[in-house]
Amino acid sequence: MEYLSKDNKIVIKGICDFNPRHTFDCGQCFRWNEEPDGSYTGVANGKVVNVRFLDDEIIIDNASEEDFKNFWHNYLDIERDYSKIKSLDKEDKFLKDAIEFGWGIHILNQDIFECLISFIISTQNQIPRIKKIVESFCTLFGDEIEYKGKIYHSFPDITKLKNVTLKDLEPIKAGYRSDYILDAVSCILDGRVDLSSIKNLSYPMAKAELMKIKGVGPKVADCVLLFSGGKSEAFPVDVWVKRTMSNLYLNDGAKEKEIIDFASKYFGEYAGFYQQYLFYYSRENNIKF
DNA sequence: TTGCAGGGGTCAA
DNA sequence: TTGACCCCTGCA
Repeated sequence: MEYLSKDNKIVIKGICDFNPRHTFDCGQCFRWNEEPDGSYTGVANGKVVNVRFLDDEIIIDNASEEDFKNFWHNYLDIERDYSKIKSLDKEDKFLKDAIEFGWGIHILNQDIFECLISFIISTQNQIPRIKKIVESFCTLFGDEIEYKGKIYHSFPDITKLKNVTLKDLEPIKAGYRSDYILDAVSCILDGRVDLSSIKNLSYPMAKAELMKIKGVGPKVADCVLLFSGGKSEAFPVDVWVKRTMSNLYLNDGAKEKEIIDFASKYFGEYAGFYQQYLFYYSRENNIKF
C-alpha cells in the first residue's frame, strides 16, 4: 500500500476494492453520512473526516499522517486482501450475486465501547432511528468537534457516563434500551465486564463475556465481536440473515444455533464477512423469499 | 385523521 | 417457548 500525506489529507493509491457507500451504509456503523458528491463524512476516534473513493484512490480529508498510521489505517481495514474472501470456492449463485452487489465493503475496526452501545440501541429498531438515537446520545455527552464550519460530536468516553441516570437519557428516546445502556456502563466501570480483554479472548469466551450485559443477546454480541472485536468468525443472525439462510441452505424453521453451526462450516473463519454481504444484499433489495 | 403492524432482539416467567 | 417491551415510521 502506497500513500501520500499533504495538506491534512491522505491519499492512498492502488486501491481497487473499496466502496464508501457499501462500507458505511451496509449497517455496520451509524455515524457516517453521505455528502451530495458521494463522499462520506463521519466521526470516529474523536475526529471528523471525509472519505472519498476516486478511480483507484481513497482520499481521507482532515487526517494527519499520524492519525492515518495510528488509527484510520486500521479502522478502514486497508491492508486486508478482500479478493481472497470474495473468491470462496462454492457453486453458490446467491452468494456470488450478494458479493458482487456489495463490492468494496470493508469491515471496519470500530471502537468496542461505541459499537456495544450502538448495537444495544439497534435492537428491535430501524437504521434511521438507530442513527438518530446514537447521534443525540453523542450530542448530549460527547465533545464538540468542528469540521468545515459544522459542529459534530465525538462518541462519549465511558468516564463521562459515570453518573448518568435514566432520567438523563430520556432526551435520546431510546425507550427500554436506556436501561440496557446504563447496565453496560456500570458493568464496564465496576469491572464485571472487561472490554479490553475481548480481542484476546477466544470467540466463545468473548461472546459470553459480552452477554453478561443486560440487553446483549447473541445477535448484539456477534455484531460487536465482528465489527469491533476482531472476530471474523462471528455470524450475527438477525431477521434478514435468518430468512436468507433458512431458505437457501436449511429449512423454514431453522433455529439460530443451527444457522450459526452451518455458517461456521460452510463459510469458515470469515463467516462474518459473508454474513455482511448476505445481509446487505437481502436488505437493500428487500429479498424476503 | 386515526389506528395498527412491525422494526438488524432481549428479557423474564 | 412466549408475550411484553419504547418509540417511530409506513401504510390503510
